[in-house]
Amino acid sequence: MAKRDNISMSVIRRLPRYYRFLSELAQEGVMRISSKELADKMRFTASQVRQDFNCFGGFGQQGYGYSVEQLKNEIESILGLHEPKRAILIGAGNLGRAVAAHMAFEPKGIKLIGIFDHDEKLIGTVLRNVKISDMKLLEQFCLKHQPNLAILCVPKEAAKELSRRLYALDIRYYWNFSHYDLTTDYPDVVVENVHMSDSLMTLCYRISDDIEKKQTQTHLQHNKEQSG
Amino acid sequence: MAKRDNISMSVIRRLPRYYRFLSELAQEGVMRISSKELADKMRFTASQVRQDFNCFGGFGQQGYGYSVEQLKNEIESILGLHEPKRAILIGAGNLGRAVAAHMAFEPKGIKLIGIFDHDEKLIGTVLRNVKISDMKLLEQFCLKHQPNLAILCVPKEAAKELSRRLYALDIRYYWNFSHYDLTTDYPDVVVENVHMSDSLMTLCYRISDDIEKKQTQTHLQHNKEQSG
DNA sequence: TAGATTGTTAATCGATTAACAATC
DNA sequence: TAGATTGTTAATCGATTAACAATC
Repeated sequence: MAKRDNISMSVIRRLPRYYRFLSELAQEGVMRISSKELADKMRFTASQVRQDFNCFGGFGQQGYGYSVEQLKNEIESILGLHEPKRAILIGAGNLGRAVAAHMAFEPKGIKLIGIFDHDEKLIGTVLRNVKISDMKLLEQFCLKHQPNLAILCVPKEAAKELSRRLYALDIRYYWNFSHYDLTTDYPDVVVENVHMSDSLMTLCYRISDDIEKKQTQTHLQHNKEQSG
Repeated sequence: MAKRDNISMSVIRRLPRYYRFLSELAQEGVMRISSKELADKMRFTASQVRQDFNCFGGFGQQGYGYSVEQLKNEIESILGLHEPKRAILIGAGNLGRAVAAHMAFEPKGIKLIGIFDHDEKLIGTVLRNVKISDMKLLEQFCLKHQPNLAILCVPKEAAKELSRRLYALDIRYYWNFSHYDLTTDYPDVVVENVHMSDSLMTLCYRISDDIEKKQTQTHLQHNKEQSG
């Protein structure tokens, strides 16, 4: 691991995918892989694979390829999965509960240390070994436990005020499921958005775009038949 | 709405965001907006805003700007949100239940017509007015109701076999929450992935990258102080 | 050594930004 | 008409792909 220094987001967003494929290969007992083989598997080009890995200094060996295990470990380290991180989750509604119950936090070095909601019915119940606390206790808790990452599973309306509070508590990293745009108000925060609704709309586009294309094709076909 | 024809994914992925901001502006009663104003709000450049809209034919008026309401409607139509779509959801675990309960399907023209799981305890229970069915009835149901979109909320191990069944049932559009890569096995499907784990890893990278940078800065500072 | 495959530089492609004439 | 702002072309920037010498 040598160079590094402003790796582009395009590269970074591919890293988890590499990690996923390499973990699987390692599990299957594959020892070595060439950029070509990996690229074919992942639907990248071999050039891109090599270019990507060389952002961090070459891990490969000419004439041989890459050691699956080593490569996997390198990426794990680049992603900082070993770095311990303390997270709190805000909003224990359907989505928040699913995230809390479902996500593999530990393999990423993340410890979920607190969950907050203002719903009386939820406060005091336990989720993944964490007791859900009253939103009112947010400041008190954060001052004591210093989380560095907040997971936002609240409605858009609540997010603005909430982010103000979290920002004041010096939290700068956010995994944001709400539709509120944190970066416009706080330029120095790092936000990773999971806008499920946007993702679904993109799919909607592709469905209806295909439908339209098919209709156009049918029309062309029809015209052809008429003129032919 | 005139030209169109192979709009790049970069543009398409921005459309839901435009839609979100324009809906909000419309709700606030804003009538018109210039590319500059909208760009500032959304942290784009005015050039990009105009360039994006012109992929679909100009909606604006020189010297005036864009009508918020009209622009919103155009994007709604481009995204195909009015196009009726029938969706089934597979996997009613934590994540599946959250997606079923939480997502605004109707405003996107999507009707959730079926939910499937193999867990005896879940089968027969109702989620968002849809009764959860036994996975065994998948073929029977799909032949009858012809869904065109499947939402996959199953573990990776189950996804491979499941996608084979769905593909055989002529389903070509997928909203995929599993870590299984559908496109490698079925090149002609349209998949929109929501890889929450990948997203969280990206955030991990940015956290640990910042930590490292800070350490380097401290070291430099330290060296400077020593030498100075 | 010969063959394979990397690391890296150069070429290409695509996306974003800047500039400005057209026009409301 | 003058001012504003679009639509569109040209320039720039960044990311991907191709090519190949270095080397295991």
